[in-house]
Amino acid sequence: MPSTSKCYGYPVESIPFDVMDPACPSRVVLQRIGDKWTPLIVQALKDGPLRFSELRVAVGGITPKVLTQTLRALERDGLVLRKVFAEVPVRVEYRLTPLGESLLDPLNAVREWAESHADKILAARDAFDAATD
Amino acid sequence: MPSTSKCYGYPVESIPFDVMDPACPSRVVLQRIGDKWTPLIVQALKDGPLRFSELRVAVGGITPKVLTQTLRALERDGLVLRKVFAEVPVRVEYRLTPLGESLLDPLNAVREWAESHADKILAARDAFDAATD
DNA sequence: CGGCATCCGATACGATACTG
DNA sequence: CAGTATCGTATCGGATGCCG
Repeated sequence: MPSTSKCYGYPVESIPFDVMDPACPSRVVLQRIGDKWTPLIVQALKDGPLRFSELRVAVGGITPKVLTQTLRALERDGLVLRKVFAEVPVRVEYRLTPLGESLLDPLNAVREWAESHADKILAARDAFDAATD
Repeated sequence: MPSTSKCYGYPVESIPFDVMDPACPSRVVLQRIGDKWTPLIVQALKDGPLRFSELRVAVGGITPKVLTQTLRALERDGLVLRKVFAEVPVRVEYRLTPLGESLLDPLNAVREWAESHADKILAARDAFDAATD
């Protein structure tokens, strides 16, 4: 616990993590949930467990390799639970853990912002590009 | 406006953008605000304009090159306004646009989640790694 | 002070093919 | 069905040095 980091300098009552601190673990957390596929996968699981192939369809455009990679990472971080059913053929279900469900609201806020402001961003981009040719 | 994309198939009243659609522009928006530095820069500007060197300090660990890159991208997308003062030495201020300010709340939700759940994620990670050695 | 130019390494992501 | 293996690319980000 280096005293150089704000993340470890606060009493337990206050928030001990600070994303503005380069050494703070909350930064890596922020980048995990901010990667290309994590938000989409988590939100695809919001209504209950899905199978691997169902996830592939729900999250448009993802390849099996990347889906596996991201699911493994989410499992490792305790956001997703992987359950294998010994049937023939084998069935595998992915569901959100309570921790993963707690991420749903923040993610929804960002997703809704993205969907409702995408047009303005696109317009700003066009205007900027037109002004800098 | 290709009819193959859900993003353009809805009437104006409903949300025309869907992040689950691979062809939807809201995806690129989601990835911009989810990159490594954008959330930190936007939140660093929440209390008012900052100069380039002030931003460098506020956002710990960022290099000048990447700070410039990210600020240009934010400016292009209409989230940040860049203002140059013709003084000696020159002063440059960056401030959030109204569009950028509207991003503050969603981003705060995610940041707070990251800061308040980072310990659980770290613990889950350790447990997972210990179980898979 | 506020950048830009250049080089470079890591890695995230994708395409394709194959397997228990 | 639910992945794995292999390969290739592209983008991101870091280090360093220079400039108006």
